[in-house]
Amino acid sequence: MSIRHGMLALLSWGPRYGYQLKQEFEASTGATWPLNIGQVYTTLSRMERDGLVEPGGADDQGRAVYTITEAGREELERWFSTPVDQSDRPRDELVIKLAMAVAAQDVDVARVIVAQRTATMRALQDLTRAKRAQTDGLAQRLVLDSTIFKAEAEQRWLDHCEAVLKEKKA
Amino acid sequence: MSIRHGMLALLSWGPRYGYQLKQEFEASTGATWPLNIGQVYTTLSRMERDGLVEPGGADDQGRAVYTITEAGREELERWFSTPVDQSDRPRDELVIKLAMAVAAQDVDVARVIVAQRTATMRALQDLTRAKRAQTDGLAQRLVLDSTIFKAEAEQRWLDHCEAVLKEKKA
DNA sequence: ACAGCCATGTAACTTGTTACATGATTTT
DNA sequence: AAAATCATGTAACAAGTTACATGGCTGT
Repeated sequence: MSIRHGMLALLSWGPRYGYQLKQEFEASTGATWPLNIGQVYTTLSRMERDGLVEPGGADDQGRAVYTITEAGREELERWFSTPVDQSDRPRDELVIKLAMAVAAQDVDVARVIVAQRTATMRALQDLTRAKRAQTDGLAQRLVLDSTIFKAEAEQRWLDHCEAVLKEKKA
Repeated sequence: MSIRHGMLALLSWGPRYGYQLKQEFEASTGATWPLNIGQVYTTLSRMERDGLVEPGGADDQGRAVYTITEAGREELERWFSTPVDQSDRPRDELVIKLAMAVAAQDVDVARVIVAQRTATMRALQDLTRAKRAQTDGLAQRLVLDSTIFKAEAEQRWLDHCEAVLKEKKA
């Protein structure tokens, strides 16, 4: 429910129209997570259905603006004050893949690890380059840093897996 | 598509029935990602629809087994040999939350960070305890380690955010 | 004229998820 | 006898995602 809440947060500053939400969402998270414009409208409809936002007619240039409701503000406040729990994080595809490769004996685990590490390393290089070229605001910077931290953690974990597997084989 | 492929991997060892897939999936990933039994059957139906598996009648105890098809094996091989790309990772709710909190001026970012750090720290303690008590196999061990690595990275990132924000305010 | 951005929206689809219904077998 | 586990499945829904249709406005 990240997109719902993200859009709700943007709407809490004041009325917004669909296209604007897309732009502001992407501006806040950098180019990291593009947001399909179609999804903005479907999400707005669903939030309206759930009483979190209200259509506020058209602005001076005829654009269809939405306003956050009181229930929407409560939901948003709840979102900000409740930490993300371990249990509601999405399943990690890479981890499942490696677990399955290890469990099955006939899959070449080392090959999977090497392939992934190459890809992650390349991603890390791109990220570092993006980091150097960065001119934008605080939010975008922290989002990019998060991606870097995660990629580094993944590298460390892959190294760890390799070491554990080598040790077990001996 | 982690569950699909995970189940496909299990089916590549030989025919399996639904309940068995649930058990083996949970055994491989430890207690980390429980798999709802209902989902096993819906996923099996969808995989059958997509030609990845075939119903293989009933086994000697009358259980409805499924068999992987040639297309299924190809799909699985592609899964193992293709690294997980940066772009197809799910959006991180915490990162979006913090980005939105930073972008909006009226949200107390520091409070959000502190709340999350407390929760993550507690999770980390539970994980360390689970790690000590661990008796099971290689796959489960690596899955648990991954969770720990990620939680640690999150803590570091939260510290980093706090530092950057403090520095900016000065 | 044409490309590209601004702007709105709908239809159809995907995975993942849960609630429910049903019954057999096993353990306590 | 009761509780737990084994076992299968369906119905309904959620969020996210994409493809498509439509049109105005702007810059080259």
